[in-house]
Amino acid sequence: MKIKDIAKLAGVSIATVSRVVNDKPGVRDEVREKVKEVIKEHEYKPNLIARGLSSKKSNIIGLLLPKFTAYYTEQVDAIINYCNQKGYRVMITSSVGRFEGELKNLSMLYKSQVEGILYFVGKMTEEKKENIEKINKEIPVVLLDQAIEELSIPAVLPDNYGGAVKAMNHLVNSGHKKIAFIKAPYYDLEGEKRYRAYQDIMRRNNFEIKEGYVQGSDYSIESGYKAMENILSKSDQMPTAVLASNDGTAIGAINYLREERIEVPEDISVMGIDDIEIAKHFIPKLTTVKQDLYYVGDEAIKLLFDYIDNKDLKAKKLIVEQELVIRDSVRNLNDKLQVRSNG
Amino acid sequence: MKIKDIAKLAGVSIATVSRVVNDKPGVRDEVREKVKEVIKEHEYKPNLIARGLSSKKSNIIGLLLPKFTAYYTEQVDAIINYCNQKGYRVMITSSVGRFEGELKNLSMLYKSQVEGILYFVGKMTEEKKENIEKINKEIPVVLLDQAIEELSIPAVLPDNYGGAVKAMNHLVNSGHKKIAFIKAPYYDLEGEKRYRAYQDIMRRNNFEIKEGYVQGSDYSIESGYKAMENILSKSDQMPTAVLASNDGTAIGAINYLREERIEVPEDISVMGIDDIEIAKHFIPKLTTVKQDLYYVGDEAIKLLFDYIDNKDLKAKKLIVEQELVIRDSVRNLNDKLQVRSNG
DNA sequence: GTGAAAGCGCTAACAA
DNA sequence: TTGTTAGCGCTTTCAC
Repeated sequence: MKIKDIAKLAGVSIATVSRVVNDKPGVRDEVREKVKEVIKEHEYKPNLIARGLSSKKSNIIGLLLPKFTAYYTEQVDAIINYCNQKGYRVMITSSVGRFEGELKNLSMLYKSQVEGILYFVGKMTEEKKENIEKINKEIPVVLLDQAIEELSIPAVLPDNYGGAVKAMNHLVNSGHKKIAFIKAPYYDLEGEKRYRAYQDIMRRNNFEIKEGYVQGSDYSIESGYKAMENILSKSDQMPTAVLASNDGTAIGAINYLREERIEVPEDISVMGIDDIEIAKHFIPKLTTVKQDLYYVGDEAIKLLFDYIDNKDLKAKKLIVEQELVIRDSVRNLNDKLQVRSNG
Repeated sequence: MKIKDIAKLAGVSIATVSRVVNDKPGVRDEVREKVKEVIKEHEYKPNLIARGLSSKKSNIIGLLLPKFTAYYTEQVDAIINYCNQKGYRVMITSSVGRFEGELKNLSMLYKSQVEGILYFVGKMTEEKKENIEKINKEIPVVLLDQAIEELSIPAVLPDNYGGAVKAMNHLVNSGHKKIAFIKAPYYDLEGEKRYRAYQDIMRRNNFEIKEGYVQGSDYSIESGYKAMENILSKSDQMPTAVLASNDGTAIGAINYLREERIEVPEDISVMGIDDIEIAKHFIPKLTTVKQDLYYVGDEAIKLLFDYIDNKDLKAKKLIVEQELVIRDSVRNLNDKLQVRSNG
């Protein structure tokens, strides 16, 4: 069934059918009803490819992921929901972490005539920056995960610096002075912000960052385990608390401590960042800082549509606040002091 | 830049450019090189929408999800990787669990001229069956999560019956007789298979399914917690082991036991199904049965392409085996007996 | 209010 | 080996 068939069956021209299908004015109610009837009876469904070619509007949004992992589900969910509801379709690509793959996928989206691209940056490189700048001249792009400071490209990302500050302050307020830190991978610019927050709060409180207190990770649970091992083996003084760059490494750290019969939070407090689903079910329940990833995705897609509708819009960088979630993995050292003086 | 421009610049016809772009024969090497040069210089990228309309081949695969959750990441990852590598694009939709949403998305994929649909069924209903049968007459469909027994539609799904049998046998071999079960939601036909496996193995061993031993869940961690509470409160005799329908409810059950100061696996053994990422990092490390979800996704997309290439193919239902993963959450009661008799 | 007709950018059959 | 041309199924002027 194509528009021509419907036109013939309804005894009108294809232009009229098109008007009815697209709810456009200029058709007598009587005729409109008749056409609708025929459409319904024959279950006519317009060919969106033809429509796209003719109208020069694809109604498709492109999604570029570095690698498809659980971390993206909420954001992607938000994006798909919003688009589907708006009558837009979403084309999704993932690059398995390879730069050439990413280039190819970007090109694929371009050739698909997507109206806008949501770009989950992952690891930022100079080459990537250039590509993003270039594609943004043709198609509106909104960045996620990482922004490009020097470029005027819209982005929405969590307030990683602010979140880490909140985490650190919670630790400090709980009486911790010897605080270790599990770092994000070097290429994660946003992870660097968390590290800066750690350094800033330590410095501001005149707490010493002792040798061995800062250990790297790749965000995996395993690397958190390893980092905790390093913190303990390479530090002269055992920390009373450790802030991990994400919940996964926090869980890894707790696992290591448990194996070493070091109790959390009695002996060492551990704090994560993200508030992934398991955080509130882990034992001990993980104190962390929450990123509302669904909200991030939602804001990103809205921003993209703003940008599509109004290309001259000044590029906006949206920072989404993080929220402290206090649970059981951080000990309040102040209480302990009180208990002692009372007991 | 469109094909016409390239043709003009290269001094050839658009047909020749098309041949070069599509790597088709019938062009002199010399001319081919010349055209390629011009294409490269001007970064010509063919409009895939136009190509789709003209060739009546969209090169798009549609993905239909009931709701986008972490459970799907590995399968979706496999699908996207395979498609992207094959030069296919994937259009993804999610229905937020609403039936009307699903219908709308199905229609959207149809209108988008996708060449095939990967359908994650989720909750199966009679209405849905009809829709699937109908769309399958127009576009090749491969089902995931659930198959339709009476219909000849290809599907790939994990061997949930066999997996649960493996789990039960492990429990039985470990000396457990009083085994409780946390059920899947009623509408999950695959979950019912796990339940049947539980019943069959209990019966085969002449173990009694005591009152209160079977409790429902909705697969969430919280519902596993609640189910465990019910098992303990509603059973006359405490079980020595419980098999949960997925790892999430197993974790919920363990959390409840922990709060009640019942040790796992010393007092009660808990076993999950799925082997989600956290399973091996949870404390105790979860004994479970592994579903290789990446493999499932990969097989599904391959099957879909087979089906697209050869529509008369007899619909194949592919059952993917599950594998026992023994870790720390199940106690071997036989060992205990030995210790006792020896001690 | 309605229809005829020109394209959208490509592919593919056919002719040369 | 190459070019001409007729569509693909729609939207969108522009007449009427």
